[in-house]
Amino acid sequence: MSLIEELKWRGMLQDIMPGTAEQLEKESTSAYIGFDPTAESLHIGSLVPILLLYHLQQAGHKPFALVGGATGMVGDPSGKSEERNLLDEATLQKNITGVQRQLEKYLDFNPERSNAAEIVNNYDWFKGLGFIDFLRDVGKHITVNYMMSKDSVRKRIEGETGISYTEFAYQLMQGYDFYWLYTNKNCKLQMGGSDQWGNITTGTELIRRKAGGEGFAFTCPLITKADGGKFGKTEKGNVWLDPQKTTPFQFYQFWLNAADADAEKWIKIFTLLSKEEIESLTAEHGKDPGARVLQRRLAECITVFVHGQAEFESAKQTTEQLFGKGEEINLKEMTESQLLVAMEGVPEHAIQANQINEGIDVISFLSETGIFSSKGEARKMLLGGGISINKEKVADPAHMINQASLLCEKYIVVQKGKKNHFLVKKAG
RNA sequence: GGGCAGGUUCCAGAGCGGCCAAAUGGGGCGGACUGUAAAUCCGCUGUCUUUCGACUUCAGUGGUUCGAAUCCACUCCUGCCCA
Repeated sequence: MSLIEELKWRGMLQDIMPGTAEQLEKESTSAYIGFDPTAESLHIGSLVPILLLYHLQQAGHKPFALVGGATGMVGDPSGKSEERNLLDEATLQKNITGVQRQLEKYLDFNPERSNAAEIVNNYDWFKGLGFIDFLRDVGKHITVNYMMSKDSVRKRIEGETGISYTEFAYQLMQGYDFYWLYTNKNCKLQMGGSDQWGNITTGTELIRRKAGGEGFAFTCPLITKADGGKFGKTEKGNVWLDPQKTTPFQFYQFWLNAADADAEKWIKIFTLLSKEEIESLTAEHGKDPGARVLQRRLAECITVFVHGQAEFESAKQTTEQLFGKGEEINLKEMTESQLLVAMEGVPEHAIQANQINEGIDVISFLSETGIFSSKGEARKMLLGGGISINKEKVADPAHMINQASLLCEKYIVVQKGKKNHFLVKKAG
């Protein structure tokens, strides 16, 4: 299977510019994807472009990861229905370093390799480019008519919020990136999410008009969820790649909770498993969906890819402890080290020792530990039947927490809803 | 710069002097059912609080009124049309 055929099979190909497949067949090609430094860490949405670069490198091509130090200062209107606030420079700088550090984990940068990955920051070529030069050298080649016909722009013009000149000009910057990489790094291909198509074609257009060359491109579909929700969001917000922001356990849980319809699509996109293996897993899953073989395998592969084997093992173990059948787990009989291993990755909270010694009602306990921000909220949840202490449901607001509630004399496992666990530790 | 239409709680969108913490829908959260799924059903959804109640919200400021999201004035912001 050629790279393009494989990507097509995996459902990672949306639009492709004519000649792209041929170019990739013909020679080792340099290609890039841009990453916006909108946050300090990448989240799982960025895994798709990362995997595209990964596949590309595997196929013998040279991947460039572009960090948008300059474009991040402007803001991409694609897929956004409203004008956004500009990031301040300190935040941006922090984000750039954060994103860069993560990208380095997933691609092979070994300089021995002829197709070693490279990271570039478009701030490097924009910082020296003056406004007048930009208008004369870049703007002159593209008509406003052309820019206005882009989906991202048209939607905003037809919509209610309008678009600022700043965001309107964004596509020229991204177009210039491609042009710059084309002339300076011999980079002939740009990839991205399908929402980037408009920006990408501005780039190939610039290359054609300004350098008389030919740029290629393809995009991958945006990841969707069967129920129409936003991909990569949980009740706690984004699922990040940074283990500090989303623990490997929570990360593993996210994938394990994939809906059947999604798991089937996602396993092709997010894992490197072969076609045969995926087909057999899918068949197996079809026979007994309840066993969730797809979800398990998906969660395993992706957690190993992002966090490594060891983190995956402990996430899996925690999962078994927290979601296993009640009779099989007896929290009370666990030793401290067993308990800590079982709770790896579960958020921890603290409670003052004297409050436990004197005894405290559940409601106060839940708000004191910070699991809930107020007593009212804790009460509401408790009365709704959403609270368990040490795996036992508590519905009585007068229930007392005291010495007898402690596991190994210092821990309490609190469960909020079905899936949110907290480990409360007695301080001191 | 001129004309017009607007700015309501997470979103969309009602309300147009007291019965408004504000309809309805969506989303979110919780529960039941299940497979830690989907579909369905039930509850919650401004903040704090033991039901009571208290406090802060309807772009901003000031006013009219016993009483304003609702009326008036000015300001700011957005969209459309004209220049």
